[in-house]
Amino acid sequence: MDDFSPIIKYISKHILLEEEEEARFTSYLRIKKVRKKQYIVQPDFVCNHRTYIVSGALRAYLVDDRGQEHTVAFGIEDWWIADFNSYFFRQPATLFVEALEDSILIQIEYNAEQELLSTIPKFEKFYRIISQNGYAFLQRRILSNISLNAEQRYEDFMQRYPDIAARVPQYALASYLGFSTELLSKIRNNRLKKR
Amino acid sequence: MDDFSPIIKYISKHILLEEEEEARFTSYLRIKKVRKKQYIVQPDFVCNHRTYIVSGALRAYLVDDRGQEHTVAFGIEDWWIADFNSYFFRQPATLFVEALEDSILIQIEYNAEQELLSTIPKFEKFYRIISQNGYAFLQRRILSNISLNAEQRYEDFMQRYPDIAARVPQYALASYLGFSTELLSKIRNNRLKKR
DNA sequence: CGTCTATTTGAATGTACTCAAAAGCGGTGG
DNA sequence: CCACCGCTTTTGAGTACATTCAAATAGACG
Repeated sequence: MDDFSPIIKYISKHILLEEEEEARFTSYLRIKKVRKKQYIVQPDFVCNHRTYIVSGALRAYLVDDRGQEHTVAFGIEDWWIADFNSYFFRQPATLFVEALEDSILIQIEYNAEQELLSTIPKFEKFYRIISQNGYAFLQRRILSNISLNAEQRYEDFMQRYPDIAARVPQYALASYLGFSTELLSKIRNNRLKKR
Repeated sequence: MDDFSPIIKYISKHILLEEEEEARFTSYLRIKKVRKKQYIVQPDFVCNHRTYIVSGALRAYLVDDRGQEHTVAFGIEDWWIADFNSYFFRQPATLFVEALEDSILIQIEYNAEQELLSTIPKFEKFYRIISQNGYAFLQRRILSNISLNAEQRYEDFMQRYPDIAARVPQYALASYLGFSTELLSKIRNNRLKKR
């Protein structure tokens, strides 16, 4: 059973769809279920889908030349995930996007999205809004990156996204915040104050 | 003389405007000239304009509780600048936006932009595209922030934006890259290799 | 030319990383 | 259901990277 209601509900927060538009929209979508540790995006392949998360959790990360992982984004219920540099510009991906839990996803393909945009211009507005929100979100993250030290970034994240922090492995969170997993462990155990 | 041709040219890279639309669009705009060191956005006031840079250079920065400056963004010819968290969400600004050179700007007010979007829906597409591009840009910046050390971030920036690096004060660049101005000075003079 | 601001330089300090080893935990198969 | 294996987290010691502070030098602007 294809249940598109979560994404419809999400979209109606931003634009109002006629029934017919809704039907056309969902015709472009496909449901995808993935299991923990599965990848939906891999380096060198163009990222051809924008992915909405119905349930579960994923992360997007880069592996650098030293083999270090750097988490670019997390995604949980009601978030979108992709290698957007690859998706928007039709370039080979540089990121992995991996399921951290068994997840239910709804995907739209790049070409379908283009068609959607030209047939139902309302979606221009929808994507404008979520892109702007995403932009503002990333700007806040950059600010935290450049203005706070490791412990403050951790505190800040815990405060804003306790739900995410509780669900993702510690090494993934550390690599998102931009420091080593050992340091995160030390921060968590306060082995800092007592010299 | 109000010369809107730069912004029109910029916009036509993304959407095609009828003459009438163009006229209506420019009726929403206003030209603003600022001198070096002038501010166009200040903390605690809502940032009411989206600013296109015809010529000159600006930067957006935060001053933290210790009095340290952290540059969030630079803007030069053909870029946009604002405190977007303030602009989009109608909250008091947290950033300063300051002219680094005498500059010519074209501004649109928030309400005018909303009206523009409803009267000429094409602009939804325009803002969608530039927001997506901005999103992808910030994602690359975050990656560089979390995966590179100070020297590498500097090299990376020099490579991508030599024009900006050449025009902005060193302390501003350092605070953009997320380290101290002293360190940037040392990196520039390679007082690193030779112990 | 003089003043104010920005950059450079060096020494001391602190923050975070690396490496290695131990402990904890979860999933899987016997 | 328990035992084992592999992966994640913890801990500590040593090191590297970056900051802070202070002082000197260089540059910009009126």
